[in-house]
Amino acid sequence: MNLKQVAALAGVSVSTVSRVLNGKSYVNAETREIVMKAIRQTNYQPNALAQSLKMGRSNTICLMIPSIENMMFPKLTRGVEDIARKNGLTVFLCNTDEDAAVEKAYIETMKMRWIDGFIVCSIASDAPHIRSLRTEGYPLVLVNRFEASDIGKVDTVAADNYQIGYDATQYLIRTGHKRIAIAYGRDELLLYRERRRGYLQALADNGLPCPEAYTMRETNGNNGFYYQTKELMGLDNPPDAIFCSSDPKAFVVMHALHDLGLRIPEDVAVIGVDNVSMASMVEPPLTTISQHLYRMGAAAANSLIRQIEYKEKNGVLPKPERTIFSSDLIVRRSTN
Amino acid sequence: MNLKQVAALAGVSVSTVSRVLNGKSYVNAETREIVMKAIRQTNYQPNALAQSLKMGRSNTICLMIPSIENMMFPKLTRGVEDIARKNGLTVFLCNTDEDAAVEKAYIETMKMRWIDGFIVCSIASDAPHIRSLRTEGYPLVLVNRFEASDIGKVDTVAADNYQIGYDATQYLIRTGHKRIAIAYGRDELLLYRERRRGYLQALADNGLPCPEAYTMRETNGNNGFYYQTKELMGLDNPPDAIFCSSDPKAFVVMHALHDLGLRIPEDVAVIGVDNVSMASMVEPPLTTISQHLYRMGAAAANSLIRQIEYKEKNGVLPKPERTIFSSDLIVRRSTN
DNA sequence: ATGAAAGCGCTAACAG
DNA sequence: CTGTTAGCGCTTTCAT
Repeated sequence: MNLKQVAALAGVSVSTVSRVLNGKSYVNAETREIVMKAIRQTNYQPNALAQSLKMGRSNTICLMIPSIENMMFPKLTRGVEDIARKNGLTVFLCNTDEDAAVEKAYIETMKMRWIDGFIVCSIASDAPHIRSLRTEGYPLVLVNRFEASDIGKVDTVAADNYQIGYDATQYLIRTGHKRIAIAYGRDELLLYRERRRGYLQALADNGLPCPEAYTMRETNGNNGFYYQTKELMGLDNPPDAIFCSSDPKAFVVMHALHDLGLRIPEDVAVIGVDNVSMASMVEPPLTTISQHLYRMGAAAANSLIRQIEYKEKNGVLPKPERTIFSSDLIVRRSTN
Repeated sequence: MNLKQVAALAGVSVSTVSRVLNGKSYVNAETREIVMKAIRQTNYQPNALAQSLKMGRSNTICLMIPSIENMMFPKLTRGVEDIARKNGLTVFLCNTDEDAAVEKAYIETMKMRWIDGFIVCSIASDAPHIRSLRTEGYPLVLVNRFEASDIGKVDTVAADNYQIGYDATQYLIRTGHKRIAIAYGRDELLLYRERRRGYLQALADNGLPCPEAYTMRETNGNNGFYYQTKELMGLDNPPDAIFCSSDPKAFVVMHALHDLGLRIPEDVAVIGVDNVSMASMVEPPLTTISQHLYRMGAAAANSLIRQIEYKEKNGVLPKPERTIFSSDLIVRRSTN
């Protein structure tokens, strides 16, 4: 069913049907009625592809993430999608496993589809193909994963990661801990470097030591922390608390602690970051610094939509916007 | 950059460029070289929208699920997407919250985009708008959530849910349990009814009782099981094992058990279904019957692609195919 | 082997 | 207020 057929049925021209459809122009009330009836009768639905081809806008956006299996992303994805849907946009989900080749291939595919914009969580430490998107004129929002140098050049959405690290550590200190270790995420991600910087600063502000052995570094994904935790606790002077730079890391650390027969929080307290849904379900429930993942996704989508609309109106991208979310301490039983 | 410009640069017609691009037709080797050079020079990328409009095929598929936040779906989604990508398809992610209005709206949007096919996990107990998709000519695969009456009428992919319930219960019985309760999922989903049927049959086969009070029914999502578990364990004759019809339910049940001060598995054993990634991380690690979610997603995608290709070649959909996955018992420490 | 031209279905500028 | 028409960028007959 297409415009032409509807027009024929209504006995008018295609432009008239088009006009009543998108109501931009005045149409005689009677004609409008006739056309409406024909539309209803035929159950006509416009062809979005043809519209896009004509309008140069596809009403689709691309959400590019490492993997939806990473516990961070389902909530964020919902935030993006809900806002997108409410604004008449549909979202292509692109899992890249942080593989630059996959990212590039997806970007090409999306460009071919005249994608309206990109929301990207990529490692981004060395990703010119991502950053150049904006200079090529594509609306782009970087979420959580980007470099300091991106700020002001690209729209960004993120938590205050330094503060997160500081608050988590400060809380541990306030509750009486003095030997605080860290399960540190990958060094190439600014967000982890920032969380660690906050941790280090809190330690320094309280005159607490930070022996090198107290820093567990990510190897083999989060599972590596299982063995490192065991080593860590075998130290002569083991920590009495562990700041985990993400909840999934905390789950692995707690798992190792359990297997060592150590009690949480009596023997060692554990705090995470994110407040993923499982955080309240593990035993003991995990104290954590929440990230508002859903809201961050929604903010990213809104930021993208703002760019899309601005570009449509003015032909150029608006000045980059930076959105920072505050985080909350959620106290549960993994700390005392 | 479009065909015309490339053609102009190469000094040939658009049809020639088109021909070298999709290599269906013979082109003089020299001309081909000239054209290729022009393509490389201009960094030409075809417009997929125009192609789709012309070809009546969009190379996009729709994955419609209740919510990506449900722990079942991230893995399944990866399975779908990986296969799709390898076959040149991109996927629209549609979260519906099982809201029929949202489902319908998404379906309309997708049809307008000339979607190539749908993979759907919907409540489907009363969803004519989903089932009619196939009669309207759209390739369709139902995953895990469908009615017995769908089998043979639509492509389906699912686990052997009866067997899952039977195996889980049988394992509990074999390890010495006699009073086995069930955390039963929503009655309107065949998959849960089947798991329960397996549970009931195993009980019957072993002459074990099944008092009504041993059946916890889902209310308020999984959280309702928290309170029900507390009631359940307050019974005069409380169960010594609980079969949870999904891992997330098991997490809630274990949480309640912990809060009651009960030991797992000494006081009560717990078994789940799914083997989601968190199953091995909780304390104690959860014994469960695995579902091969990733493979199920991949199978669904393959099944859909098969339909798309068959339809392209023959103009009609192929006979529906049914894929059933077997499941494995994964023994961990929540049972003894 | 290559080019011209007819659309795929739609929007919008232009005429009337 | 309504109709005609020219594309959006591509594929594919049909000529040559």
